[in-house]
Amino acid sequence: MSSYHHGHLRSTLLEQGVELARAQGPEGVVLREVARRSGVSHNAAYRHFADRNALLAEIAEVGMQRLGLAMLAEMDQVALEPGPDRARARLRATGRAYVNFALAEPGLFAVAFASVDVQPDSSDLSVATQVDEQVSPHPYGLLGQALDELDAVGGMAPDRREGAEVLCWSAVHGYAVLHLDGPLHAVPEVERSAGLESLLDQIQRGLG
Amino acid sequence: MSSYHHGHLRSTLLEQGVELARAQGPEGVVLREVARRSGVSHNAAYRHFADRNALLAEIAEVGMQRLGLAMLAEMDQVALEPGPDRARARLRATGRAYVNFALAEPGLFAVAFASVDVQPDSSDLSVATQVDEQVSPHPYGLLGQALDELDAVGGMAPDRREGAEVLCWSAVHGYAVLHLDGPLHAVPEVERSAGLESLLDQIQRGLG
DNA sequence: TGTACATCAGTGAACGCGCGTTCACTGATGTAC
DNA sequence: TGTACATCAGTGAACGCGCGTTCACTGATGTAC
Repeated sequence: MSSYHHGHLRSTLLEQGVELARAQGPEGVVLREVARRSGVSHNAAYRHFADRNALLAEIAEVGMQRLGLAMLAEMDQVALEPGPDRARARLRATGRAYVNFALAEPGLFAVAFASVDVQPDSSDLSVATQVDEQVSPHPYGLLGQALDELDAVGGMAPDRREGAEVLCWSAVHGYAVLHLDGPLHAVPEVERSAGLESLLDQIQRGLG
Repeated sequence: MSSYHHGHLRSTLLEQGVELARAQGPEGVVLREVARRSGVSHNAAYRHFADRNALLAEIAEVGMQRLGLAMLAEMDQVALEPGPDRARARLRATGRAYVNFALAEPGLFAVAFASVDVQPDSSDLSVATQVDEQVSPHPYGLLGQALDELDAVGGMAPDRREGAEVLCWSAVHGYAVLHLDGPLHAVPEVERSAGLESLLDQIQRGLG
């Protein structure tokens, strides 16, 4: 056992925290268990995170990053020529990826949106963000980008650009949440995907 | 103290549970506290509810009922002549009331949507539902009704009637949740209401 | 090159917490005769 | 009308749980001289 001076304990703790979040959601992120899985005594974590909330907040950030990456990947899947069709397809891609991510990674998604109320004493956090791999696209930013593209090619009514993020986001977020936790959690996947495409249609008509 | 044979302990417990839910959400519904507030020892509750989850499930039902009543009240506010305008206004009313209820009663809203996973041993539940005041409108039913009206007066594309509930519901639910828990919780009320009306516009365009 | 020492990153024991649930009980109520 | 008794609706004590957090500590590391 090279238990002393682990060397990368911080990142290990974060990793294990992420795994716990993936498997069991916010409740599952138990400080003692994170330490256990990292092969370290339960209070070693306090060397690296102020408290449980601070760890949770960083896990949330990882969740957001992964969500952003999933959206980006789906957007990049679109192979159409530049123009309204392409812009529309890329906007749809953001929404589709969002919902699919939520359903594929319910625990991480829940942590990402569980408002943790971090105190802004977080010089910690900003460091972590820097250290992380190259700038990763925030979901909200990607949505804005997709909407900008659509607007630029005349794919939407120009006076509807403002606030469009929130409208799209609400629809897609609600759809995800209702199927995740909520009353629609038993809807079979086929119907769910079909419903999702209808939802994306509706959003498009709402904008156009 | 006529502590023995309370006579209406069950309904008192439920009431207190609802109050706790309103004030503190699902976490706040602590069996021992419910009993305390009902002036009864903490295990008396087990005479009336199988366990904490069973109580929570009934509180959720009360939450749904109140949500339905709020929607109904807002719908009945619409004083227009029968026709497409009235149907549209009544549909908007369901959405507006939904979001406003969620923000006015966050705790109860959260409990109502926290899937409690009740075992279906619930002869209990069905009784409770009967005992309750006159048949109260379920939110989903009201939404369906509003959509039917709109469809009947030609206010929407007929091939979009199917599945329209889920589309409207998602948008409005997402809007509520993002402002409740989520990243938009700091948005000031004025903006929130304005955004809500935009959202309702968008839904309408999506259907029409 | 060696050494003294500050600092850092771990350890293990302990505390306090309040909960949900179960147990064996007891007092009140209603009913059959 | 009285009485015996089953049933019901409470009581109080106890259990087990695992957590987050704090405390005083110790071994490893790096650096100044």
